[in-house]
Amino acid sequence: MKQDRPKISDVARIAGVSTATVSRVISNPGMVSEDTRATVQAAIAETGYRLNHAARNLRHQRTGGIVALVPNLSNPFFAQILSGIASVLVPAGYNLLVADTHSAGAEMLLDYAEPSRADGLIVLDGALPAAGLSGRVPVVQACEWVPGLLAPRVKIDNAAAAALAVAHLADLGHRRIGHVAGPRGNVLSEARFKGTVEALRARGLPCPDQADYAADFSLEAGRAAADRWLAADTATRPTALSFASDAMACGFIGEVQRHGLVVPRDVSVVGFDDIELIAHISPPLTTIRQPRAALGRLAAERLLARLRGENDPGDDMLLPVELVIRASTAPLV
Amino acid sequence: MKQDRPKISDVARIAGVSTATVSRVISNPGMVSEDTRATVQAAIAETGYRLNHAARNLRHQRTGGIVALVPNLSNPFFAQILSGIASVLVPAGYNLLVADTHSAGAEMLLDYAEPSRADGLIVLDGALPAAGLSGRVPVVQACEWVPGLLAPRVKIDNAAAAALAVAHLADLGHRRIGHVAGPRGNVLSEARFKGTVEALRARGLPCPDQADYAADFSLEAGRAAADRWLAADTATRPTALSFASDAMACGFIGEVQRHGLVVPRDVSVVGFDDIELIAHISPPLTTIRQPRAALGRLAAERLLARLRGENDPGDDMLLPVELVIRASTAPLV
DNA sequence: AGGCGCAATGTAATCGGTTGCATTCAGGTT
DNA sequence: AACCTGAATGCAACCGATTACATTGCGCCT
Repeated sequence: MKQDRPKISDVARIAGVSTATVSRVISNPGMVSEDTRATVQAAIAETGYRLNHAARNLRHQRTGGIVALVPNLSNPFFAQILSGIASVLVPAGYNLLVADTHSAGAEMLLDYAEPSRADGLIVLDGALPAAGLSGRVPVVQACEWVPGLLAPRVKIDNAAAAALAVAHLADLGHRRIGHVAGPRGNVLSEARFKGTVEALRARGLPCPDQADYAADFSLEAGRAAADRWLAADTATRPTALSFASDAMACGFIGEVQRHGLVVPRDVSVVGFDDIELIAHISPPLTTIRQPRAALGRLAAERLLARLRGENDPGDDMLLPVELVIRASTAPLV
Repeated sequence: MKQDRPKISDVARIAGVSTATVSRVISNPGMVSEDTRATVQAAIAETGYRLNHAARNLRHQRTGGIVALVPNLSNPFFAQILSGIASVLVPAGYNLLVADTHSAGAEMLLDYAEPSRADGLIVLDGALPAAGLSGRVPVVQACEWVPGLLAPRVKIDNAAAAALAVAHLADLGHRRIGHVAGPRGNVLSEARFKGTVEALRARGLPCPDQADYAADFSLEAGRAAADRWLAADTATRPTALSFASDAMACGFIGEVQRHGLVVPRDVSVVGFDDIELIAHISPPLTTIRQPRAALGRLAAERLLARLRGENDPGDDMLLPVELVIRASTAPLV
């Protein structure tokens, strides 16, 4: 039965050498004489030999792969972070695999943290259990973070970023400023809400009650927030809103426009993330830009440093954000 | 040095049994007596033993993982397909890993098609080399397809879908109907363009020259198409356009609105895909909806069937699309 | 001529589970 | 009492590559 996959010993037999030599041709060609190398390579071509990764991994005690755990692949926000990660990992000889934490069970997620599965882990989901993640493969956290997990964090200063949005709206003259937060318990939601509240307090402005506009980052949540806002008393409802995600801001704007209102004339809106799309809708969205590619790149570089055994300071890295002013915000009339 | 990871023989020694018994407790508990099982489980807990996947995979000659190759993770379109795939694969005991074909080299991609890396492959990128993909692990193609690759395809009838868009616009009275295609050479672009042209011909309407509006699926390409359209002669330019992706339609609408024109009053627009966001922008986009989750689910099910060794008819599966009429199209005035 | 060193290659142990086959033993049958 | 059966467990080969160490042989030095 010739249909079995050829193994290294088949190649060795055909080339008339030992398996050790074949192995060296593959992973350390300089150690083999030119003649032998040619013979072996011919034998490899003849048999169509391909290396068995399971066997190599078992022997090497490494996999050459890094797994990224993302909470939700449908959020385009993550895609650019992942591409930043890949831009560092791939040239370094690692391959990047992505797993969606929503679609996998907790048991399976812990399995990704096994050295026999991946050499390292980049965690982009703050809702994972810290217990399962520690003491296994090297881990780096990016954007989100797991409370209690002792691993380097590469992120932005969410509270300060949220304050930036408030400052912008306040500077435009708005005094009733609302905030549509992400899901309760999410580390980003909490930090951004906290930053919003503190910024409002610092300016002596009234603080929104988080419960009024708690949501979940999604388009639909933004639309629902719009309904609540539309139903509220015109004299007391916010004249400006900051959102914890661009998606929610989009959903909100779409809905209020459908009700005949005009943004920013009737309400100013600030988003968060600066996903590509929102520059192209009307009105183009004012938002807080996160340096996504840089977040990914730095997270990957820190992971590589840990894999190389360099001792990492372990501090959080805070990357700067930027307020991008477009056309969804305007002075209070 | 206690810091080594415990192996199965450590557990066996502590439990006072052989490694075979420990192995059976882990993967076939029914075969072991209750007493022994308890003892072994206690030893596992005591040592914190975790099984080495590389070793198991080597012995089993399988990995328990499926890799999905996607051309571009930043396209939210793929996320829901992947979630459909995961919804089938995960309950079946497989884990799903995603690799972005843009960020990996061709060499690396072929490695994913190795049985020692993954048990199966779901290809969502039609631009991969057919040669490297055949004769390795079982493959299923979804949405896009690789010309010449003999593997089951789960997709929509792209030409018919494009014709649906043309029919809608023609029924509204439009006679100069343009099409903004995806990238040249992409299988989807070609099929959708072909369908558009045929539908126009069948109705005796003038055909657009593909070159006029060739693009690449991106927002920015849609914006650029808008500039070309705006610069064209008002008397002869299309009064309606169908796009090969929603993203391009969004980019187009954003740009023409920025120039003071109104959609659909000044130009009707039909998108393609029905990504979630476009229902929330203004105007909500008329589009062709692809059954994304179903595409993913069916692709996964066919792959599972192949893995179980069931002989697959090998035919293409065509899933139905749907024209979703929203507010970006209107009768010709 | 004898000895040394280096380059090229082979030998065999090893990575850590899995599993076919052998063994043991308790309980039941004739 | 001899024998059979089946459940529970152990023994050891095996999956396929890697690599420390041993071996070979050639050229060069003294």
